[in-house]
Amino acid sequence: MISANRLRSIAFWSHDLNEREIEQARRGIVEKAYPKGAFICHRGDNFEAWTGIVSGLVRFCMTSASGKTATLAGLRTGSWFGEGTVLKNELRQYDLVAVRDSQLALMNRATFMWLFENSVGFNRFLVRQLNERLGQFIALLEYDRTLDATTRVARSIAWLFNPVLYPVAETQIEVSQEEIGLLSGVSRQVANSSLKALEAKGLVRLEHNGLTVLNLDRLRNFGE
DNA sequence: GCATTAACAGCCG
DNA sequence: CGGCTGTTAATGC
Repeated sequence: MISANRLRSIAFWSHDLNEREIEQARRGIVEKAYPKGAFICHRGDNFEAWTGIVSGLVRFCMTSASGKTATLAGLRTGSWFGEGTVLKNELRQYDLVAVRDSQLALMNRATFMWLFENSVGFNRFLVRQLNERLGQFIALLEYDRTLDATTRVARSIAWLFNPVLYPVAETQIEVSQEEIGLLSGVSRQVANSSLKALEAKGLVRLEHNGLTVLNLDRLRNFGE
């Protein structure tokens, strides 16, 4: 269980909830720390919590039978995920790995379902989020075949600043070039040269263990 | 050719 | 010192 204030600060969707709904939500959430490299869940797990990232960075990926992993998305502080699995009450279809030390908020399924049945504000949030994710995965379809490394890096960064998924007017993120590589599906060296190419075009500013987005629109549409 | 791994020096916190 | 960055060399698809 967490306090109402804590809920407000870690879950932007709670701003659309009424008093009674906030009370239910905060009682159904616990926080848990995951060290760098830890699996939050594996494909096939019955991990039934709806999950929010309080701090850290999580990679959402799939591992093929041959052992190769494909990153589907990077999830940063402020994102909530797993609603598809919780709604359908099924096993996880993917792996979740903490890219670095991360603090997560776990909402139990009963609480999630109560909000789903009772809260208009919560449902509005869910529809918006599902719709945005759908766009994200449709965009992934062209990814592997048609996009060069720099374009993939550009779009991976753009997703980390998606205004619907992360409704905070923030332009800076603490992330190493190695982590960008993991999220983009390229090596650290390629991530490095791609990032420098994006910096030369004035789309981002590189910092030590971090970067600032200077032009989100051009990043999102990079390569078109 | 392009991307990846390996390796290393330099830099930053 | 430990982790991150910028580069180069060797290797693989």
